[in-house]
Amino acid sequence: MATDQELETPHRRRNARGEGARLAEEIVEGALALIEQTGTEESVTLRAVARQVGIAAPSIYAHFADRRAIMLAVVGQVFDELSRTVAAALDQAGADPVERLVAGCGAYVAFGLAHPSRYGVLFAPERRDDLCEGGEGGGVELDGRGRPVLELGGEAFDLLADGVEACVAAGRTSVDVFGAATLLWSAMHGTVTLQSALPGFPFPDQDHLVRSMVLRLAQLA
Amino acid sequence: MATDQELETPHRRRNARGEGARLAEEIVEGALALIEQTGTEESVTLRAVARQVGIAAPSIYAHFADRRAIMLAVVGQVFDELSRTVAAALDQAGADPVERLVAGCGAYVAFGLAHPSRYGVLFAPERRDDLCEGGEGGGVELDGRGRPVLELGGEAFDLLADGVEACVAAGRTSVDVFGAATLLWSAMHGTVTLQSALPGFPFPDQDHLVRSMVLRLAQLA
DNA sequence: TGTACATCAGTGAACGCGCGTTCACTGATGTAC
DNA sequence: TGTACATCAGTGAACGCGCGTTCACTGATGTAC
Repeated sequence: MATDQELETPHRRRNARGEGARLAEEIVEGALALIEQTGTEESVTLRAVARQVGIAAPSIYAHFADRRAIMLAVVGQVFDELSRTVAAALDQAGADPVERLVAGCGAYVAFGLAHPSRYGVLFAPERRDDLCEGGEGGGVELDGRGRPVLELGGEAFDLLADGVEACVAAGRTSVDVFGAATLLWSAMHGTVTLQSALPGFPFPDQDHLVRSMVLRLAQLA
Repeated sequence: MATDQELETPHRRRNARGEGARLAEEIVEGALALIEQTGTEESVTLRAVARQVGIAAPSIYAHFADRRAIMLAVVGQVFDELSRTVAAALDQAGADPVERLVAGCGAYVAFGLAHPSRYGVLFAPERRDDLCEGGEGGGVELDGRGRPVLELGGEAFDLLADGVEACVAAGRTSVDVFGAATLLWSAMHGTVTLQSALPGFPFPDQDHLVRSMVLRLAQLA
């Protein structure tokens, strides 16, 4: 009689020789699937991921040291998806810097609202020391343009700050670039997380809301 | 030989006859202490709370049906602390409606930044269906003044909307009250949670940041 | 005033479960001779 | 071309742990007679 039963495994084909690294991707995909299903990263246990992927739990150790390492890979992938989504919206947008900023911010918020579980994982309390290295002591370093160097999510913040900078360069506002970018990021982040937390609350139309937010905070009247 | 060892219990005095309900408060305090210590509500297990309080785990059942019931009590208490803090700041503030709004918003953000773990618990994904009852189907009901009825946190939102309304009544802005209150709430929420998630990030001075946010979003130039 | 009894405020042992992690292993596939 | 062998990609059983929950219980304290 087995005490540890792992019955539900759906018998997957093993990877061909030399293709073992494929399993690392499958593990990250499995973790993301669990997060989507349950809405929280607590559900990402080694055993649950193994069940999801269709492997035995110890097989994970060949690719990830522990649960934390899986989550770091997941977070890296979701930040990539986010910044690619914003970049794609900028590709679609025209030349007007204000409209480009509105479009980029709209894409950010839309991504967060469309994928609240994925977005939530980016800024969960577990990520406290993973996003920027400063922590308790001195803050984070700055790059050449005076922007903080983020461990994760830096591309997205750069897109945002570039968007504000373009508005300043075009003479459409005279705000401090870093300050306005920070205000905007906070407001977008709050929009996504508050709306996700209050699914029944009658929030105003999202496009209108984001536009107001951007125009007012970046003083683009 | 005991297999289940619960050695670390610090031998608390039992409550006097008729004072049994005191334990309910101690359980909520214990849960809050665990949240402060660990930064996350995952640590609030029945056994951990029991250890913290100095009782046997089954003693909790006399007061709470399960872990969820404890967390609901915790969240209710933290929302009370939050709205009392904001109300106290308004008591201190003068008569000018714009300065009152800035002061109230400042107190909200300051509370969140001073107690990130307590604040975090209010809007955690686990609260999804506890804050307002709408959920999937139709939204939440509205009260007499056209404001949504929140299950929890309603006092705080009312203070905010009242603050915006006072500015409108004084002719200092002509924004839509509900829309501006929602924008402000999102921005304050994002400020708290983003700063908590990025402890090393060089955020601008908090008072200046909140003032800019309020003046710009409520169009109080 | 004494005593039997009900009630209150909890306790202690035990259960079955899912978890992370370890260990020795298996079976397919490419490679050297 | 055949075969021994190394390597790769995993497996299966077992461990000890903390968890939620149940059950029968204990010991102090107030109350009825």
